[in-house]
Amino acid sequence: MMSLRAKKTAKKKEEILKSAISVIGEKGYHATTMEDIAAKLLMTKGSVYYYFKDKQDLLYQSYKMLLERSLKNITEIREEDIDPEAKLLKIMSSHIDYIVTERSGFEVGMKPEHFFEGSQLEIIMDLRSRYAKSLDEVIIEGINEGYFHNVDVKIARNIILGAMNWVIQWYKTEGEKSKEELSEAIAHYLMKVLKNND
Amino acid sequence: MMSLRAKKTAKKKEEILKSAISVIGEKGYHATTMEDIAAKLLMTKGSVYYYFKDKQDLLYQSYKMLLERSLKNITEIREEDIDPEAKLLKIMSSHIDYIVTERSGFEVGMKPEHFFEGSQLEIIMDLRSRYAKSLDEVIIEGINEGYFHNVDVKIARNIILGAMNWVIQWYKTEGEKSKEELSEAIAHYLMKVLKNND
Amino acid sequence: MMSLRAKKTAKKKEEILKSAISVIGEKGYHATTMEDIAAKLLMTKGSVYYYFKDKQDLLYQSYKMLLERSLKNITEIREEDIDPEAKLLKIMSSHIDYIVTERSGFEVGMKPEHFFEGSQLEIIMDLRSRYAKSLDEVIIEGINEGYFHNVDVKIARNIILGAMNWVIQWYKTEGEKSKEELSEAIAHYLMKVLKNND
Amino acid sequence: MMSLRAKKTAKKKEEILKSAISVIGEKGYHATTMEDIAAKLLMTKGSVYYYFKDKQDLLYQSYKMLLERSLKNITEIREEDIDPEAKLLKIMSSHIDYIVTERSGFEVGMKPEHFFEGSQLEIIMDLRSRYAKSLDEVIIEGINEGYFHNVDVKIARNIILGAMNWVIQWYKTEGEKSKEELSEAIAHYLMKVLKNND
DNA sequence: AATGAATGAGTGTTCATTCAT
DNA sequence: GATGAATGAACACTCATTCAT
Repeated sequence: MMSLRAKKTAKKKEEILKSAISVIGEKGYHATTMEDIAAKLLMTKGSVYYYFKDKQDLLYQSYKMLLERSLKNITEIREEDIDPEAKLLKIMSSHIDYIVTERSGFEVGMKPEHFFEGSQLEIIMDLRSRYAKSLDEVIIEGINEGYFHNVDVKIARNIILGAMNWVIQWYKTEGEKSKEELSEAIAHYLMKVLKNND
Repeated sequence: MMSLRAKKTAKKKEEILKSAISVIGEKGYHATTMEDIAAKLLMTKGSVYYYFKDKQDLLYQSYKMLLERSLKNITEIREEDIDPEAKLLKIMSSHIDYIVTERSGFEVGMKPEHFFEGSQLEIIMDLRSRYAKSLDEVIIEGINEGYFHNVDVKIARNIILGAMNWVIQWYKTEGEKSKEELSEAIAHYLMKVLKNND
Repeated sequence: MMSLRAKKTAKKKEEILKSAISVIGEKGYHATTMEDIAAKLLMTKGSVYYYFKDKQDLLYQSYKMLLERSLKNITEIREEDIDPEAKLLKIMSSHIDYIVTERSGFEVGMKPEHFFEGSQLEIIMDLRSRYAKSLDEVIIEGINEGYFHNVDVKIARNIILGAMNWVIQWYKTEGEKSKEELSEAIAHYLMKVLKNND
Repeated sequence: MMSLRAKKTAKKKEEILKSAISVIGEKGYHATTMEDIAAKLLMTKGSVYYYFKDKQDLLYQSYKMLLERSLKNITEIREEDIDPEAKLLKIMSSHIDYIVTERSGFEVGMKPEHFFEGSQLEIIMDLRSRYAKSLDEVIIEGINEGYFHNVDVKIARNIILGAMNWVIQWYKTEGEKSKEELSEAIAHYLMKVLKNND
């Protein structure tokens, strides 16, 4: 079991990772300084180095945590006892919700090869494909159970991902629609990609 | 009329802008050095400064050129004597084609406010909204002429844009599908967002 | 009260300011590099930036310190219980002494508007006029108490300042006269400007 | 005799020197760019290099011309058939007049060794001492002919030079006194240094 | 664990200088 | 003679990283 000390350390690490995700998501990796990340937690950058080897390590662990959470989230939804369409709706809602709430647009997501290499890159790519695979499986279940039409799953999935990740670009907090309404509306239209026949 | 010299200068400027678009699109603004941009053209960075005030100016003019080209492209397509659906298909094709060919994913596109301010930001935002408006108008024409269903234009347009801009993320050159096949397939599915009724 | 750490920092800052005054005074602002200033203290320029925002800030604080010291010096002399003529002599002596010892000829002094702006310029100009005013008051006291003739104070003061600041130009360390003899001689002649009638 | 071409060249050279004197006098040597000097004459900096080897050469010839003019001026005044006191007055007037009109404060004058070396430095120093000597001789004549008191000539001369060169620092164009009044007033007080006995 | 201080590699930018036309 | 263009050396400044305390 984890000692009290270890727990405290783990908690601190997580705090830092959250701060990092938020600042890097907002300003971009290169535009974010260690100072920025530390300052947000009222720490000095020296302290951050106690918990993380270097900036790149911080990025890696941040992004990894982000992906793991998404994966956990999608897994939990998939375990729920609802039909594939409802599942997909929930998945999309929470995905959009996260993006809009955190205002986070990870450039890392666009070109992971530019930020990671070796085993780091492998792990990241693995998490991403597991997320993609999960999404795909929900879609396939939907097709098999007659909820969705027989689409090219890869293309459909990427249309859905692209459309969702783009939301940060155009969603305005002061807009006419609430987060929930927006999610619902987007989900509604994206569903069409899957549902109707030609 | 432009003198020979002026023409040469304009040409050089454009070369630099293209180089900048390509490198910045590939590596991101902050990760790109003036050296990178110059080296690609076998120039020294000093020379780049002969044509552009500073790095930010180069980014601004690069992105502006990119947007103006897109705008010109969409305008030309709209003038063609084909139905709205065919227009939209063409627009999507050339958009995806550009992204895939140039492998360009401008982070600038995600958060323009982080890169520009004042009149620069205004001009950029204006170009962007003109592009968006053009897209919207094609969609509206399609609706009015019975090609598309009566959708929320803003949401539909953003789903289309998001899905297209995301392509860079997953398109592999060595993939099974050619650029053309891919464009066509994506366009096909996106069309469903507009065409199918509930 | 100041902590030990804060004291140390303040001390370091002062060291840097002194180094800066000396090098800038010797070589001029533009000809002085941050390296020069740092090297003199066996530091790296990076360290200097830890204490000062930028080169201009360093210049400002240096010059401000210089002026504040002069002001403190003149104020202290004015508080002494000696007659105006003796005061003026002391003021001139220490002024010349400083210039000759530090070999400092601040170009900044010639055209402050070229180096400062806004509130910085205001503060600098304020310190300068307070020094000038102090000098003027000593002269006026001297006039009122019958030591000096009724001269145009502003002109007299500026003749004195000009003559003193010029010393750096012609004083040679190896010269026949010692610093003290020189100060005395100059003071003697400058006094004539104030003392004798036409 | 000079060919027409040579004359034209000489004229252009002089124009450039005047421009250089003016800009360098105003902004300082290091803060002045070749561009600044050329722009003032609607030239390009490339052209300046046709007439002058490099920036340092331009500075040297500029300063030399300045000194030669001063020397010519003082020589002409000395040749006039007026008494030493009148000569000195005229010399001071034209000196102050030049400084105030051109708003020129040559830092070069403060530390010539920082800007010149070798034979250049020698020539500059020679011109300066000839000017100083001329001034001295006027003072000595004045002493011999009973106009001035028996002062330490070197000190007196430097007080006069310092006071005059300082004028640029405090003379305001909008001030109460005209240039002429000012010169006269300063000359009046400086004369006291020479005239009054102890 | 935390931090103030120091460092140095890297990058944007300026500008004197050169040169082909 | 003049100039547009190109160059490279120098310099201000930033920031990830280290380390003594």
